[in-house]
Amino acid sequence: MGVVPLTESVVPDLKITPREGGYARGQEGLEQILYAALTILVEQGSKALTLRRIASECGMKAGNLAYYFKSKEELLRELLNALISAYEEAFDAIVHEPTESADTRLEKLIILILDDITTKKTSRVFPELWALSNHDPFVQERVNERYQRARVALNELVAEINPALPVDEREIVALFMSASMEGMTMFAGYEKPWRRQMPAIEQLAFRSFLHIIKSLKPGEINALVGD
Amino acid sequence: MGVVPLTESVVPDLKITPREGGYARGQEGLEQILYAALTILVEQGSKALTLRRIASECGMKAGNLAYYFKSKEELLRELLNALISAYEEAFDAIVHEPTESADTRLEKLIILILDDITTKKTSRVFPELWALSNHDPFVQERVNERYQRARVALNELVAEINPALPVDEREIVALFMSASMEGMTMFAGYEKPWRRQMPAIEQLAFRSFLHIIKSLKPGEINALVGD
DNA sequence: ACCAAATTATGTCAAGTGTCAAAAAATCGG
DNA sequence: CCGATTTTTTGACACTTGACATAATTTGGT
Repeated sequence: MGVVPLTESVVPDLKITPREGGYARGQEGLEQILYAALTILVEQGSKALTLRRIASECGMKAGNLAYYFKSKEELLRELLNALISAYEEAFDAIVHEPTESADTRLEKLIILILDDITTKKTSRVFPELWALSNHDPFVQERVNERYQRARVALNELVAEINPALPVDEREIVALFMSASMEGMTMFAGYEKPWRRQMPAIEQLAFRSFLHIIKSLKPGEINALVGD
Repeated sequence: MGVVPLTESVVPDLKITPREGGYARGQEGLEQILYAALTILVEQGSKALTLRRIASECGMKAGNLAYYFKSKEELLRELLNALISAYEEAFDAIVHEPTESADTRLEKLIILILDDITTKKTSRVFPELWALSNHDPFVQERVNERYQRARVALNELVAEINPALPVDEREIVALFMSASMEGMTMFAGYEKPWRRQMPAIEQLAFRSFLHIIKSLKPGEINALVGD
């Protein structure tokens, strides 16, 4: 009954904050529940994410989940927290690698993000979160946090590669890059038709993004839109 | 009780195939149900999409839906069909506009797609469909059809702008453009934080895509990936 | 081995779900 | 306005869901 990792990635599946007090079994049970919930979400989607199925997935009875979480909503919050927290350190490491050139670090970051997208977990979970975030402010906030982190990382590299670019234009470029990559989820994600072309897409993205960053003159974006 | 359109767009909300026989009220009831289902999906998400709520939304009783659709699944299928069919003619008109240059038609197509993304309907419904498509082959097939149509249109323009590019490389470029634009949904869609920057994003996308298409040498993509 | 605390199982509750059959009402050509 | 057809309502069904109280079991230090 060992926990089988859903993915092979730089980004861990969940980063669960340990709880204070209690027996060892308590912490174990908590993690089992959250991993079980993640598994259901990935394998069967949010419609199948019921307390009874989560319990059954980790060999418990439904009533026991009430001991760990006072409501289903709280369980889902903890799951989402653990899911998003897992991205915390992933990006910074690449951006601040001191030996590599800015271009190379950008390429590595692009590959990290796009490879993460091809994992089963990311490919399945994030579309669910995008849908949920339209009607749930908490989900919206957490998902936003994940993308803000990615944009900060991209932004730093843009600033290094083209220091002349003003902040607001750097931010739009970073947004454009991030959104472009996220869009690949539905087409080149796990078990999607274009998945095998992902290496080519990664190179195309790197080339394309690098050209935007380098070729953009300060004030040019605002000029294009007639500001 | 008039039907209020959810969006102001070139793409109609639903394209409902009329049914044979019956009274006028029958056709009317059918359309009311499908628009009610769309409204619920947009306003409250797929979890709230129950037969009783759909019925209540269009002033019917739940039992009556069984007269129009023998199951909930069939209702959702018809909704999805009507939703995807609405994109049928939208793209071709722009691509085959004879008076404009290929560059201009590409720009117009990009703007059409990205403007559609900023509508409430598209911004809310497609993330739901992306999530559902991971576990429902029918949804997957229909959504795929929508994007295939977009890629065909983009592909034709790429071929006009850079005829030297072989087919398989054109297809990857078209995929890259389409996926990039879809990714904007979560960031610059309806009521999303970057929505007001959409005009700038559109210009950035046009400039960026045009440069890829024009600068790409035949065989270059495959060379990049080490083929 | 004992025992207080922590964990798990059991059973039940009200509310909501999709489906269906049969009664009631509305439609529209003759 | 008749009357066959179409549309709508009503009421019930078997089932699932989240929540909860309570009993049974397990844990780990003494």
